[in-house]
Amino acid sequence: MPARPPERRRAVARSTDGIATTADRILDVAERLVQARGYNAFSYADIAAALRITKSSLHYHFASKADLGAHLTARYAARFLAALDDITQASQAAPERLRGYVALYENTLHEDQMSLCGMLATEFVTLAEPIRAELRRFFDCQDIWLTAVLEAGRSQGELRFPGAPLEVARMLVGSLEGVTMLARFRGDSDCFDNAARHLLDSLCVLCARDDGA
Amino acid sequence: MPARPPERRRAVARSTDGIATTADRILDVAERLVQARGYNAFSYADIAAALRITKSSLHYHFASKADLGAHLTARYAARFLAALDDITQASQAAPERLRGYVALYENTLHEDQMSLCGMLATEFVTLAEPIRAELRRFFDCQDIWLTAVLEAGRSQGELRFPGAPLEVARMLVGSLEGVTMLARFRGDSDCFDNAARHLLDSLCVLCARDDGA
DNA sequence: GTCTATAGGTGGATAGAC
DNA sequence: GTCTATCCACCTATAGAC
Repeated sequence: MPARPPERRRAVARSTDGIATTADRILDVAERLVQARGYNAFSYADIAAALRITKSSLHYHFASKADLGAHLTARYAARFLAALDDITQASQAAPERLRGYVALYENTLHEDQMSLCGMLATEFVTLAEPIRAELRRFFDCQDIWLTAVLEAGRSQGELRFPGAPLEVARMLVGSLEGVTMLARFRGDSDCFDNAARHLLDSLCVLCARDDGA
Repeated sequence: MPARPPERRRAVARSTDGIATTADRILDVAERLVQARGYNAFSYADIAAALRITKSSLHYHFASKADLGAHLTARYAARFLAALDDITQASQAAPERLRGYVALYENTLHEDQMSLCGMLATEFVTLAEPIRAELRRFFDCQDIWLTAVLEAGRSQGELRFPGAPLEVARMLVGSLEGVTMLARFRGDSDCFDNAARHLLDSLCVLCARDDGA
């Protein structure tokens, strides 16, 4: 595999390095390509070139591009859910858990990449059904996890917001996806940080909510 | 052109119907295709089929796909900016202007479509430079208009938020793009309405900001 | 302005040898 | 598991007739 940076610690890391199977290495490359260019803008040829094998060999591991896409999404979702578990373990307070959640998005902002599932959701209309199904599961899980955090936080008095926790959860997911996408577009990760801070501050009881002006 | 619905009144309408040039009709079709499937997932063949002319004829009007994309983006941006002007004329109060702004996004949510520039920003890495340039101009204008509205609203005491207006403006743009995208993915425009309401309520002084539960 | 015809390239995918 | 060779559909784009 062409020299990859020393794999800086990521909250949502890729396959455990060192003893990765070929299938995993294929998914690693595909993941980067999809996060940068989108599912419709990468090809088997791109992966083959990166791994220095032939396109035919790829078909041995993943019969079709849709098959590859579905596995890719499932692996990403599993990793993401594991990271959510880590957050749940690591912190009790809702505001801290939300900050951990935001950090997962921030970590995708490297080298022209954006969130995998945000990218795929944008291309949703063009995707094969197996990929769509994995995507739905991913976002359903986000809803569930965030809703629980928001609900607990509000009843603990740590968070303050009107309306149903599910609505706020979906607002957060959508907002973070969009803000990540635009921060990449602008090439300015500060603008992600600022936006995320504003979003969280509007929910947290103890955070600064006074006017600047 | 294949029978299109009676062109319901849109805040950001397409070319004035009835006496549309061929170039405009091409852009109309391309616009719908890009908003539904993305720039990388539509072809000259799609447009040709929809307009029942040949692919070659398209090249007479737009030499290349990148050329078409740039014109498309510029036309969309011009229309969007005109709509912003309308909002400025129609309402003085910042909260109402913001609601008008949100409505522009909501209006794109028809038939599997999302915001044109949101879609293109997602595909940014793969776009030709002329299209990129138009995109940057579009989002720069959003920043300017929103920043002015936010700044005025805060100094009038209608809005309350901490930090720089530009930061909040960018948070709003990103959030609305993302929320639009996910509402389309979920096929549920209510989830756009709810999210947008939460976003605006967190800025407005007079809006409900008390806890439910 | 629109057409036919065609070029040159790339897409995903398969058969079959090693 | 990986290769070579090949298929066919589709892509953007051009030349030149009408």
